[in-house]
Amino acid sequence: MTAQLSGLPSPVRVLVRAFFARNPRRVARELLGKVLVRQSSGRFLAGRIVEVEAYLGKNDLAAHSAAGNTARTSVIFGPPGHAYVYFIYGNHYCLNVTCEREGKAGCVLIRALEPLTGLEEMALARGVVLAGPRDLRKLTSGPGRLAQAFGITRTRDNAADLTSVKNSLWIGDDGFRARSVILTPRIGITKAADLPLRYILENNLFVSGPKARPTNLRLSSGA
DNA sequence: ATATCGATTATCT
DNA sequence: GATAATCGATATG
Repeated sequence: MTAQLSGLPSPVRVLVRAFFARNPRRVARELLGKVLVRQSSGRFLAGRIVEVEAYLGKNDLAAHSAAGNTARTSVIFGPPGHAYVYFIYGNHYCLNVTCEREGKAGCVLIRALEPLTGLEEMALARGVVLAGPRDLRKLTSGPGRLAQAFGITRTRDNAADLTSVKNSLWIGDDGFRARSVILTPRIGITKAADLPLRYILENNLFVSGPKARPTNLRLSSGA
């Protein structure tokens, strides 16, 4: 299943469930460069994934699934390729994609996008005025920001299947291939804060945070 | 430029 | 009652 999105040079092919049915590190690495699509009322929003974090099912105290299978976290234990959306700090929603086979926890937090299509609508949803090129970073550079730009909420999107183009929110491949990937510790956590599980596209302007954070390892291939 | 802090609520102890 | 996978505003160098 592919879609031709206005404003994009190449057709976008939705990812299949098997893509997500792997460990979170590998899914995280391979999600870099993929395209998040919101299709609502005939309009498209699209953004390229440039920053993600892996949250492991076991031995990861920073993962919500560390608390076990609860009402909140049950989606993480469900089938792969679904959205786990949570509300944080009384203000923001964050989007994760579930990984691993059903019954096994693991997910990837989408932290930043490079906006591709529907920038005006994103700006409207974010309440930002696009006056210059620097303002584009205010759209989707950060997990809370991209959720707001794409209208992602818990009631609307939690547990949604991201492998179906009929589902309004999905993830696809437009042929883009990540050139250089960098691995760093995760952001904004206190537990297991030392693990290098944050993946970013090197030199991408839309990675979250002020300018450049310290980076460790350069990944040539694999996860 | 970086640092600190308040907002605001679901979830868990 | 405390904490949190964040953001934006404000303060300070």
